[in-house]
Amino acid sequence: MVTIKDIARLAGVSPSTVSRVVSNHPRISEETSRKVKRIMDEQGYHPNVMAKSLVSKTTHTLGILLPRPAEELFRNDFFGEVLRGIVTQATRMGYDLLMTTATSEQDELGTISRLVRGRRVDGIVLLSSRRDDPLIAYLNEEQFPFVLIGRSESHPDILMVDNDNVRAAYDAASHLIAQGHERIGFVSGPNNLTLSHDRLRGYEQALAEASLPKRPEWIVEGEFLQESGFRAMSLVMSLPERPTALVVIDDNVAFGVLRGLAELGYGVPDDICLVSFNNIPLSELASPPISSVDIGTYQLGYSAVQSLLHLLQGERIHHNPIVIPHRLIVRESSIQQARKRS
Amino acid sequence: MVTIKDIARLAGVSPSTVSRVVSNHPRISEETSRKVKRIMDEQGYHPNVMAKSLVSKTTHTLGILLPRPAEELFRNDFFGEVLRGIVTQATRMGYDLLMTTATSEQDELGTISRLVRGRRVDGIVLLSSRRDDPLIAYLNEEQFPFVLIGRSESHPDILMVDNDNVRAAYDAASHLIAQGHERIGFVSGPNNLTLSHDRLRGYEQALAEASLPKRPEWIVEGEFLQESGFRAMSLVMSLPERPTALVVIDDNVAFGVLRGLAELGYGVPDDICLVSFNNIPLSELASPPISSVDIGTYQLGYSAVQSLLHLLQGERIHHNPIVIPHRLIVRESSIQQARKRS
DNA sequence: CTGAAAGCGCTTACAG
DNA sequence: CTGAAAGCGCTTACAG
Repeated sequence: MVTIKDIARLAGVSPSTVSRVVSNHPRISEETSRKVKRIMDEQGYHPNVMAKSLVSKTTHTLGILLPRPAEELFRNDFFGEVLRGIVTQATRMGYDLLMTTATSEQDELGTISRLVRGRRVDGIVLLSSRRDDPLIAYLNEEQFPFVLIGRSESHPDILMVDNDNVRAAYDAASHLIAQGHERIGFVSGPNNLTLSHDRLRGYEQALAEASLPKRPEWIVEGEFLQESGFRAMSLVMSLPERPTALVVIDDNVAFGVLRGLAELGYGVPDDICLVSFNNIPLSELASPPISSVDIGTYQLGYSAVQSLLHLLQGERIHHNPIVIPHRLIVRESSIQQARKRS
Repeated sequence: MVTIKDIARLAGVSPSTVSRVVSNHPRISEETSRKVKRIMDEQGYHPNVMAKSLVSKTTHTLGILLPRPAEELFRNDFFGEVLRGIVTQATRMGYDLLMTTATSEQDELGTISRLVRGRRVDGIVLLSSRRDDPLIAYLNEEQFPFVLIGRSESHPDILMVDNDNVRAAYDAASHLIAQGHERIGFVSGPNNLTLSHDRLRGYEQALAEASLPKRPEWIVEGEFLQESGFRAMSLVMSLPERPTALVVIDDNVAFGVLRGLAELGYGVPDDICLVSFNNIPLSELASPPISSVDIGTYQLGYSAVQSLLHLLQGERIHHNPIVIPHRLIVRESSIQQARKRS
């Protein structure tokens, strides 16, 4: 391993000078700089990142805690896409990404505090928020820089990047109402997620505004899994009075809903319409193609890193939360007139 | 930030002793150990990871290079699942994961060498292999510990975890042959991937063994995208002589194939049968459900980390490559007798 | 513009 | 069983 001392010796200068060349210090002569750089190239010198971190107290690394599959939060398509946004922007800004996961819920705090107290990372990206999330409380108390992709009710002052999920669900429900539906159900996600709550609220607002009945039995809580959507249908469709349209929390769940309805002999959109969220590529390929709210998943990740880096660089944060725009993509699943028999 | 010196002072011992307590050195008295540990707890002491790395020359971190979306290698479902396997096993063994991505192909070597020369990581997991992959050549030459999820033809001695893709494709094609098909096509992935080649070879072997014609125009190269499958169909199905069955390289591509066939007015499995790879959850929910070869994606990631850690710990590697078993899951898409009209 | 020195927080022979 | 000392590879006031 070639170190700064080797280069110094070979170049006939001091280690300090080599260090200054590496960091483009202004008060270094053209000539010295060129010579040192040539020798670094020849020797294949790369600065030791650990040593640099130790003295600079900065790692140029962001931490990310993987949601645990046990929690069923693992929405593959969402996750892959948001991660792509995160990694892309981090890399572009010269940051690496350190990924860990907790083996259990009790372990989560320990895992994150290893990153924080061990000074492994400069900042942390949190991927989702439960209501009263202990991780948020911890990071906030430690005053450790972090950004939440999502929204925290208990800590409104932390850095957040989120959709306007209330409005997004309001838009989804309103679209169904505009189609003439009066009995609209909601297939939700885990009840302890802020996301589920916000979308439920938007759904309820739209119903209230249109003076439509809100029926508790039409609201089913589940997980971000196809099975959840599937099971929800056997519940909802066995009711004496059934909804004619559904707002579904996630495209994957919507696939399960679709299959559940098919098995029960209901057609979409003929018998029942639906709108879901995320607009994953496959939603366009489902039969029928699913109307879905595009939430700008990649943007969520990208912007989260962007604002976290602003925070780290001590820049003023102008907008908080940062709201990533959503857009309802209407497809066949929610348009009864436009139906095609297959 | 509380350091080892603070603890030493508070406990009335030397920093060396504290260090030994932290690392469970055997020759430390019960009593001293207890006292030091109590004070560490009180003070909330966490060892500085960077400092430890600097002297131990080990990071307890594995590196992973994200495939670039530009290369269209980004098979979301595969990627999420393999990553889950990687992170789970790494975490279980006390390792973190450092993730970077290259912004361009030229940049890849630079990105990986930053990890290697900068001593950021102890080992590297490579996620896919192109034929004559320059990253493999580089890591091999540097003698840096790494594992490839996939197979390298040019470097047969490196550590590899892979499916027997030749056999997997052979099984897929044989299944179709057993159903009585004689005209079988192959919708492949990017031609520069070893994966595509291996599966093509298996497909060809099965045809040859059954003395079936191999028609070049029935073999379409594409990407791991739905669009690829979609476009492949307009090509293949416009031929004067069309295949009656298809082996498709990836479930996502198969979704595109399915849509392409539907738009052209062909039914699956009535007019054309298909089998694909990966067995992602949605393949079961497609209409019709898609027969797919389960390649044990999670296992691939999990085993890759496991053997990389063995390598790092200097253990003898017994089997190389490690072969993760595959299994063909037969569903409606490849069984004409069992068809259901929808 | 450049160098000598101290120090980042830890580990580990060496000596006792 | 424990401590003093040297050192991991780098940075950065301080002095010139």
